Amino acid sequence: MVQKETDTSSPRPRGRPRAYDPGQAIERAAEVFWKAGYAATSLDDLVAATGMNRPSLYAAFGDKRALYLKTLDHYRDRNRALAAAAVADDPPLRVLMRRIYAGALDLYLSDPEGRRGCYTLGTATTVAAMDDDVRAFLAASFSATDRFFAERIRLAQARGEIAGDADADVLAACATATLHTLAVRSRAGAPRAALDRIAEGTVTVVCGQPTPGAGA
Amino acid sequence: MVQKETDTSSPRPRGRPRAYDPGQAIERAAEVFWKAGYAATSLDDLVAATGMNRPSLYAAFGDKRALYLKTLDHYRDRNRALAAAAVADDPPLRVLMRRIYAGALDLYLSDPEGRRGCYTLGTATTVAAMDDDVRAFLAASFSATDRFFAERIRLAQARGEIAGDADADVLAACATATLHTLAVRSRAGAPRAALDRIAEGTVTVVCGQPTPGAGA
DNA sequence: TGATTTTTGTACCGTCTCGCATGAAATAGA
DNA sequence: TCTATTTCATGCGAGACGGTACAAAAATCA
Repeated sequence: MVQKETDTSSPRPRGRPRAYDPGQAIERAAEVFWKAGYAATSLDDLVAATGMNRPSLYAAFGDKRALYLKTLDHYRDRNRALAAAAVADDPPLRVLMRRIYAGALDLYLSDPEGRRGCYTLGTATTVAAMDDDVRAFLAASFSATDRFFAERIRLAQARGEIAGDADADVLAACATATLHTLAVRSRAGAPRAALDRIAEGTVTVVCGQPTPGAGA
Repeated sequence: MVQKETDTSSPRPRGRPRAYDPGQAIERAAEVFWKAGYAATSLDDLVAATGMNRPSLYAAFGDKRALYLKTLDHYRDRNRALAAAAVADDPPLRVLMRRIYAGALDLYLSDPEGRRGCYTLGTATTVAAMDDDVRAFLAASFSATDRFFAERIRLAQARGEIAGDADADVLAACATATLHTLAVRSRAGAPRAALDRIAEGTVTVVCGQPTPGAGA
């Protein structure tokens, strides 16, 4: 009764309980891939980062590549959730874009040394040339970002927030391109102020000059 | 007297002549880095690709990292030359941007399987997180591209080619961002037609709608 | 308490990796 | 022809790598 909530999540499996949290292990593993890249990360690095031992890691996630694919899925889901949260209150396009870029930069610079960059672009871009699944993941990720922006831009055009004569797909590609340039520039060590300027510049290009007197 | 031209380039060193061409070796090495990335490329891969043997490779270029840095310099010089050629006849901004993007895509897709991407972004972005020199190289490369575009955009504004009220640095960042998105999208396998559309979209955003009746 | 099941921890195997040691080959000078 | 110099070519040894076998440990069920 005290642990009624565990009934749905864990029906108490028979054997010895695992000493690690799978979700946390994936995040720890991603941390290592994020810094060193996929190829330069050894299994020993992953073992040290997750605190698991080698056979547990293998039993839980498969080999190194399978674990890497899981980390990609993990961050894709995380980004989807962020995007969903950003549109939850149906904000104007200008507000939405600022949220997306600010949220992305928060993540890209969330490092004591502040040059993390985007996990997917920072690691998967290199792997994509030799790995069909990673390449397909990348392509799907880009396409989803394009569609997300295009939908919101079309909505803003229909609402009269922004001019309706521009090609929404072109503007969406610009918005995605800015996300990409922020991703690689942050990994190259660019300071936040410069990246904020780039983001705001794209907001202006897509949405037009903000009306200075307006409140929001 | 017959070989007066060799006096400057090669004073005929004493020993056995080298059996490889250093410039070609660097290009062959870059080819391998391009496909597999820096970390996943072994010395044996480089030996096989260059046709050199291991000690010769060490004597000529140093270790793997030193050779990689040389390939980065090589493609930076190559891109500088391309940019210089693109502005040699002082074209209008719209023509210049189309040349830059088309030339970039020619390179990014110059592969039988057509998903090479940009050499620098495809390999150095991953390495940058752990290697200060590579990170500095990346930052310098981005900055040079920004300055190149900004200068030409300011020139176009001064000439009245494009509207003069927009911030040239913002437009330059958009132009660079498009180069970055083309780089990663081509590596993700995007078809040329889609990439051409993105490039032309940015040209339109920066330069305005082309006058349909005008010739060039 | 004893049997069963799952995970943990250690230790190991074959392979690949880097960097170098050693000697042969090819050229210029004498 | 003989010596000096530079590069080539083969091969080697110490270590890291990815992946796995095996037994002890910790839990549930009976």
